[in-house]
Amino acid sequence: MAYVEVILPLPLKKTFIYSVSEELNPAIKAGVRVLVPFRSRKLTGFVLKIEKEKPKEEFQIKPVLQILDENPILAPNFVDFIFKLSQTSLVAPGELLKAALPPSFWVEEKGGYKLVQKPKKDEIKEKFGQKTEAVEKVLNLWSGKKALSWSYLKKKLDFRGWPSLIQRLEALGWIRKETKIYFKRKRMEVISSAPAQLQLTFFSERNYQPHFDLIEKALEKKEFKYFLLIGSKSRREEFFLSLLKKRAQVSSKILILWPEIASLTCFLERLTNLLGPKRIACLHSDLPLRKRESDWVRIFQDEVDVVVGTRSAVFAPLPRIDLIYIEEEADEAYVHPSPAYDARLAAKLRAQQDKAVVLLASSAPAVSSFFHAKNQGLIIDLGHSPRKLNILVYSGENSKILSPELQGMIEARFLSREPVALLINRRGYASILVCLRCGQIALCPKCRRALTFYARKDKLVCPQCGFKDKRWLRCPECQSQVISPRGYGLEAVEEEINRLWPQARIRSFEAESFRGKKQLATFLKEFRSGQIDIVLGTQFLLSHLDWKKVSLAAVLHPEMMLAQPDFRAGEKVFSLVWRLQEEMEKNRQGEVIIQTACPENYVLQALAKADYLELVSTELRFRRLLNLPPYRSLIRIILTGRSRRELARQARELKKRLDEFQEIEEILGPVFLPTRKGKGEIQIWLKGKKKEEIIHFISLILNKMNLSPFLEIID
DNA sequence: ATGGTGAATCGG
DNA sequence: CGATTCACCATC
Repeated sequence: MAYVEVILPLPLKKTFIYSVSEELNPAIKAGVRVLVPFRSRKLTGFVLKIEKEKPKEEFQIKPVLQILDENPILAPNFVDFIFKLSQTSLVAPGELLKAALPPSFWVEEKGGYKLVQKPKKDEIKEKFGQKTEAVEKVLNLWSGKKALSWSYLKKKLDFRGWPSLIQRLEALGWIRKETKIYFKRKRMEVISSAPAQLQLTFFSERNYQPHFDLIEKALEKKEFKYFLLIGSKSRREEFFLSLLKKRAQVSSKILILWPEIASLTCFLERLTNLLGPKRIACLHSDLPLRKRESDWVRIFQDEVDVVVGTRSAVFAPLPRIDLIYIEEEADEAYVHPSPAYDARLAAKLRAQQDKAVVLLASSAPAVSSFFHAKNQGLIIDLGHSPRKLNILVYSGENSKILSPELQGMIEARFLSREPVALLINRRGYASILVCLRCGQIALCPKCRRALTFYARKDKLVCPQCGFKDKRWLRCPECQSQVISPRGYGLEAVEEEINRLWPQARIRSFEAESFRGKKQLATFLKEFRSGQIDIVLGTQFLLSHLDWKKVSLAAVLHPEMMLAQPDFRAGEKVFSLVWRLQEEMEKNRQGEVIIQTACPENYVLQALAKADYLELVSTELRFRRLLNLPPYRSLIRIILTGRSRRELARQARELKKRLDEFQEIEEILGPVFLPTRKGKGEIQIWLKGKKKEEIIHFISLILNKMNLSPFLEIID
């Protein structure tokens, strides 16, 4: 008898041992999927190891029910990677594995019963006699064609001996047990290959050779190394595509991560034009399941050299990796919330294991990335910085949002039918509703944050927890009816523009206002064909709008973003405006304006001078003074649970234990977090130099305390 | 995760 | 006082 160690898609650190029957024995291999009994369920697991000996520990060993793959689906180095990542992210390996593979790979046997044919009353009477009524009632549970699960039946049929009744009904052939069909590896779908365009007409004469040499040297040496690639989006793309073309000739295995799907699709198009579709695969969650599966299989079977995808593509089953490219490395979209892993850290880990080269690419990299790369001499600068921009100083006289100058500029564009875009990073109508008599502010009862007023929905919404309330008609405190909105948002700008230019065709644009992709596509089409004069939006606009058409882009009061309690607010605003400038450069007449009340702010100053290095040096000075990243690592721990009381107890206990570790320099919290739905969340921040050691220590404590919180690492 | 277990809490 | 809810625990 053989035994196998199996990993299951559960939030457990443990693996499980199953026995393999003589019959299945010849087909068992490490890395194949197996169907195993687990308590009352059946789960898909992966075979990690095959053991000849029966384990010494005393527990009942159940048999593998079925082997789902002929050949391994996981390579040993991939499994290593998953376990390493589990160690650094404190997410159970099974959960990571679950996130790593197409969902259809994980099929649980769901015991569902379908009604084959509803028997006539006489038939029932014939078999069941006086029990006819009761049996009929049971059969009536099947109203449609849907299968009813075992647990559903259990809930509904709360009388003794119901399982035997079900069995009898099944034996009579009136109902039938139907289980899901497991995914079987299909042969790859044939992709119609368009002729590859090999000319790169857009390539400039710029000499990138020294940079290529640097990267290629590392590639040839087969050593882990990372570079920070700084340059405008178009230069980076030009650079990377020509690097790709060189590497394609030697079949380098390349993984490309992109922050979001919209721009990924554009890039993929150009990539396909360059290399042809045959050796390229794409992985992201918006793809149809079939495509996801087939591309996964193509990658696994080594039919592909280049994989492009969003954050979850770090799990692409490439047999080996030579180069990983991470586009716009500072983008927050690389953080996967649940399971909580950071695709950038994961990519570095994977690269370390495969001795691959990582290219972190960005227009304006995160300050920490710059710092680390600079210290190690790993910066590749493609040169170029945007044109300078204009800063309009305005602090909102006459309660008008747009300054007279900006109004004039918009007016001029409007008259000549040139589109204008306005960016404002605050949604709703007003950020505060205040009673002018007693000064009372509408606050969220749960998290005590000021409620945002949405005029269109006529509602107050908490920006933090999503709490909704009716708008105030009277002040709840003094009954006054003089209630005034303060701090404008997108809706208020829209209103003002409507008032100023009633005939203008205006569209307002925030991530949540586009439910489906269709609406967004229609909007973009309208915009492209010149049917829109003024676009308003949050930063969501940046990666979606066709900026070539825009003749004036104004960022309204970025100090609102800078005031946010996030030490990275500065670099985020900088990167947003910087990238906007880059986009706008495609249009020679394009102009970028910042309207602000704080022109002296260091971020806006750096932008005014078009000086990224100035931003970095100022920011680094602040970080140094406050001991923030990159000088220290921050670790955020979030505990969740139902009872706040219990949570608080755990958090205090956790803090006490963390206090004992010297490497942890500071502990902030615990504090309760406002949450969307009733569940409590509590947060603790840690600060320290030695990230790895601290995480290791945390994991030991968490094991002891039997907790598995979310972990976020910022460095 | 999830379902079973025994303690803790609820209502007439 | 039984019924119901809930933390706790193991899962091979």
